[in-house]
Amino acid sequence: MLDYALSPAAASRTRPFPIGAWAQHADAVSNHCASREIVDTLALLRDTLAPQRRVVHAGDAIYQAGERFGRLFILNSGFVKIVGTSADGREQVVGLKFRGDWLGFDGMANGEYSCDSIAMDTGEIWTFRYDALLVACARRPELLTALHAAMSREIGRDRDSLMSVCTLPADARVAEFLRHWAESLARCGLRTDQITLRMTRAEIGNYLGMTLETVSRALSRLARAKLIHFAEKGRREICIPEVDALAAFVQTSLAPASPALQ
Amino acid sequence: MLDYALSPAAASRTRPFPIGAWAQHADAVSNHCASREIVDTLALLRDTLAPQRRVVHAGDAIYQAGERFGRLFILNSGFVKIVGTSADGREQVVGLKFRGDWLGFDGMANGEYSCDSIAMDTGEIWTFRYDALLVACARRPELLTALHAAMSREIGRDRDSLMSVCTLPADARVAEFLRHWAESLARCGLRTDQITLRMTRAEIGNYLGMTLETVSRALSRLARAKLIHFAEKGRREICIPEVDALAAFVQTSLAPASPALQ
DNA sequence: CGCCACTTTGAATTAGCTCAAATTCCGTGG
DNA sequence: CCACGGAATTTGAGCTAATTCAAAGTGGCG
Repeated sequence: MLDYALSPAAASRTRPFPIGAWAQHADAVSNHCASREIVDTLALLRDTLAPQRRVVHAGDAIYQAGERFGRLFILNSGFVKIVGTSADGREQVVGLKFRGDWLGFDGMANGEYSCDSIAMDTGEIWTFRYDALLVACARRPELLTALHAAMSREIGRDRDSLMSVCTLPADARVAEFLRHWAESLARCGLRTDQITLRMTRAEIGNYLGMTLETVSRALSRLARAKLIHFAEKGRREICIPEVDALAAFVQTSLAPASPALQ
Repeated sequence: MLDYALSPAAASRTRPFPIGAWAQHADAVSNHCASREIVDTLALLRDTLAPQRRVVHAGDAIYQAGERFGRLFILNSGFVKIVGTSADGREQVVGLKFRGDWLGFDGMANGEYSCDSIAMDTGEIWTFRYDALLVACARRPELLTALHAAMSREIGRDRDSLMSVCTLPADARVAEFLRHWAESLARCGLRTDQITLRMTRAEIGNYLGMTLETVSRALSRLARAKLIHFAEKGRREICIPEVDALAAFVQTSLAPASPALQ
C-alpha cells in the first residue's frame, strides 16, 4: 500500500518518456526538483516535529468544521478534498490536496476549523500541534519559511480556482481542472500520462461550479478532440497524452469567436 | 482626509441606531469589538515594526505581479482590490481589502508577488519588510499569531468567494457581495447603512463572474425589492436599510422553486 | 456646455441547466 | 463464477438564466 507514493523516484523510473516530447522531458526535470522540495520539507518536519502518522481511507475526515483548532496536517500520500459549508447550508468542494500539501490553515483564524477535510483515497496524514510547530520554528527558521510558503501557495491556488470559475467556459474549466490535477501529480513525482480521478462527475461539477451532466459532456468532447482518452474499462481512469495540449485548449477557448469543441 | 477612517469611534457616534433594529444593535456591539481588534493589531505593528507609511490614491499600485517579494503591507485606511492575471492573459479582481487587512501574502511562496494590488480610493498603507517582521515575531509572539490569523482569514475569505460564485445565482451573488462589503465596513467601525461602492459595474461583474449588465439588473431588482436603494444623486452610493435582509434574501434564492425577484 | 465614461433597459441569442431515459460499472450475494 | 441491484455515467431534448448586442439615459468634470 502507498508504495507508489512513498517512492516517487521508483514511479518515474517505471515511466518511459512519451514519444518525442521534449517539453515533457523538461517537465520531468522540473518535476523532479519540485518533488525533491516536497520530500525535503517532509523530512524536515519528520525530524523536527516527530509528527503523528495516521492512515486514512476514502471518506475519512481528517478534521471537520467546528472542531477546535489545535493541529495542522500534512498529506504524505493519498488525496484529500476540502469541503466548505456556508451558513445557509450550501456545500461545496473548495479545494483539493496532494502529497506535501498542508491542511488545517482555515482553523488558525477563529480557533476552529471552518471546513471538512475528507480523504478521497487511502493515504497517510502527518499530524502535529500548532503550538509545537511554533516552538520548533524558533529553533529552525526554515520551518517557519516552509509554513508561510505553504500558506501563501494555498492563497495563490484559491485565487487560481476563482479565476477559472469566473473566466472560463465549462469545457475549458474541465480541461484546466485536469491540467491542474496532472500538474499536482507531477509535482509529487507521480505519473501524469494516466491519472485516476478520485471524484465522481457530481463532485467535479460541484468543485467547478457546473452540473454533473456538463462535466460528462465536457469530458466527452475533450475525448472526441483526442485531448484525453479513457482507459478501456471504467471512466475514472483518464489518459492525458499531452498535458500541454490542455493548456493550449484553454487558450483557444478564450480567443474571440473560437469554434472550441463540438 | 481620511479622518472618517482614522476615527471609527467618531463615525459610529454620528450614526443613530436604525429604527427598532435590535439585531443592528447587537451588530454594533460586536463590530465595536472587531474594530477594536483591528486597532489593537495596528497598534502592535506600529510599535514593534515602525512601518513605513505611504499615502495612495485611486489607481495606485501597492505592489504588482512579478515584483520581487520582500515586503508585506497593511491597509490603515482606504480600499484595495487584488487583481490577478493568468498565464493566458485573463484578468480578474480576486479580492477586496479593507482597513486592517494585510497585503502581499501571495508573494511569500515564490519570491515574487503574483497579483496586482490596486488602491480604489485615497488611503494609507503601512509597509514593512518580511524579514524584519520575522525578527520582531521572535520577540513578540503575538505578532506571529496576528500574521497567521490574517493569512488564515484570507484563505477562508477566498473560499467563501469561490462558494458564492459556484453556488449562488446572479442576484444572490450581488446581494452577498453587498452584504460582505457592509460587513467589512462594520468590522472597521465604519457606517454600513450608506455605502459607497468604489467599483464600476464592470469591476463588480468581473469580481463576481458575471457581466456588467447582469450586475446592473441585479441591483435594480434589489432596489425594486427595497433591499437597497440608491442615494438621490449618483448610483455608486447605496443605502442598505437592513444588512440582515440581504442575507435572508440569499437564503430564499436557494429555496427550491423560489420566486426570488422580479 | 459638451464630452466621455458609466449605467440602465430592452430584445435576441446561447451556454449551461433540468428532466428523462438508456447504459455501464462494480460490489454483493447466491 | 455469474446474476442482480444500485450507483455513476452518458446522451438527448427542451428550457431558462445569463450573455450579447444595441440604444438610450445619466452624471461628473474639464
